[in-house]
Amino acid sequence: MVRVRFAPSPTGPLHMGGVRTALYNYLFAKKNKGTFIIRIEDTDQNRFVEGAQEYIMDAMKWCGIMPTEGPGIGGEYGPYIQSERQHLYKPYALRLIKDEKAYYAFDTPDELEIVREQAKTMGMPNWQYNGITRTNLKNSLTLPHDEVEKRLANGDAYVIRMKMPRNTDVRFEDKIRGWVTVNTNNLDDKVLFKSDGMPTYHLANIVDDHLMKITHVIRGEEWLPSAPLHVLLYQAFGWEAPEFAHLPLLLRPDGPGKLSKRDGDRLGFPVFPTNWITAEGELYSGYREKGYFPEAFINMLSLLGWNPGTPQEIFSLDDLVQEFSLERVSKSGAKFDAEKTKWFQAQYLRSKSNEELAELLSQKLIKKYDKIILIKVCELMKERATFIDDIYTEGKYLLDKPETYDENTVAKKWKEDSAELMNEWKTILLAINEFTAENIEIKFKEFLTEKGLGIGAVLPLFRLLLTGQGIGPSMFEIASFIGKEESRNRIEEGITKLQIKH
RNA sequence: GGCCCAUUCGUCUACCGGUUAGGACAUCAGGUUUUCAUCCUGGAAAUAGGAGUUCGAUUCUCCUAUGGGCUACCA
Repeated sequence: MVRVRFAPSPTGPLHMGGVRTALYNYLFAKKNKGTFIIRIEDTDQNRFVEGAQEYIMDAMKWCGIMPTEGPGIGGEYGPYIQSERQHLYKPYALRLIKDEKAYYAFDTPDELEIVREQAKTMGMPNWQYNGITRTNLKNSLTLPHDEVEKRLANGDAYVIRMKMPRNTDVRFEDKIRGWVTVNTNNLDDKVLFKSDGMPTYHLANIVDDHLMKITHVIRGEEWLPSAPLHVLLYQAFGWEAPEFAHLPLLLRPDGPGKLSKRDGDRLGFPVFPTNWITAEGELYSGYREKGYFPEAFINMLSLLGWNPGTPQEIFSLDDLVQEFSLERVSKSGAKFDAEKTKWFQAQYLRSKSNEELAELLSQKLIKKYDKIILIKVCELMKERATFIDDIYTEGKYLLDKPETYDENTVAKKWKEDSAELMNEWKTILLAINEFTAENIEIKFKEFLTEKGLGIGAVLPLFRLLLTGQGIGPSMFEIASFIGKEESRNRIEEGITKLQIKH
């Protein structure tokens, strides 16, 4: 039975890299008929951000990748928030001490800072608390037994550190990267239990993954360096380790480095699934609010680091569940491409029915329009739109008469005799009984022949009067859609306004 | 600096020893369109460098370079 977890810490909003990690966990779970769990890793009380947890849940809900176990959802292995499980970690740390796999350390952060500084001035930039240096520091391995007891009884501050074995190769097989080997001489005596009574990520993570019967750990590559420590911890507890899969990172589209929360608005695209407003009132924009469909966002994200091995690019969430496999996740980091995201969005917009789009458009408009009208507007505009908003902003003349007339088109097309020409056309237009696009087109062509004029000399004028624009969908469709009366009004009003300008 | 991971068109990627190195986005050209968008056709565009292994390397190994991650009582 596959059980995977997404384990964010509530230190802020979840950015797209995190969403992708959640997505891959979700896909892997569903693909294998397993369970997808969310666990909140809030062991760092200093970095807790109000509202972050709610944001994470809300964002996942929007993306359609909700877990089936987690805070507020339920499940047999709760609680799913680490701060609510606080009491259960210490016994495990103590057990490690008893088995001589860990020890008490009494050095204060300030003392260690001094040691680090000294090491640095001596040309060692990378001082570690490890098998060698620990012999000169204050811990239960160096201090006399009774002093350790005294300090503990005294309530002195202490941490519990991993007693990293010397010169041992730790090997594990990553599902994505293959075998990874690290020698323990490069690893330090990581703190497992902090002086504030909280476990560190490493301890809490291993204990919870074990207790929650996690079978596969799918997480970002930034965890790869600490995976050997985790493997060692499983060994120390005598537990079977889960499978590991370390996902490639999402990189900045421009320069070097991994995607960070400030990149988005600086480069003109969101890095967050939904809007996030900081306590200071600063806004980080999200895909949802920018008008992206969650399907488009998820589709784009799914292909950033994974591919199906076929040319198919459009995937529903269900398709992804069918096709997904960790074996096809790539090893190298992916630069995110905002243009392609827009392309996905446009594809999904077009794939929706006019009725569906009209409903969405209707929700966005303050002024209410008849649904039948909005459906037609969507039909005329959706091929040229990327977002729902575009349908309105680029086609609002379909709903209301133009307020202004495009300067360029006026300058280029509106001539001395244009008013007269359009008046003649108006007379013909108003004489049409059945005001269909086909009939208007027939009459228009006849008019051109009669006047001996090309289509390019006349139709732009007609478009200008009816829409105020120089570009847009079929003029005959537009005229038919707004109707004879409205066409008459717009032509008359337009001529008046443009003549004044001229 | 140390450790780990990675490296195919501008970007995302396919290829799991033998291909004219394929696709998508973007880009350019042509066609369609009153126009713009869509759509159609076509073009340009890549195996980081060097050694090996092999009859044969994009593919396997090593070195170098580059990029990235980690290096906290943060996750």
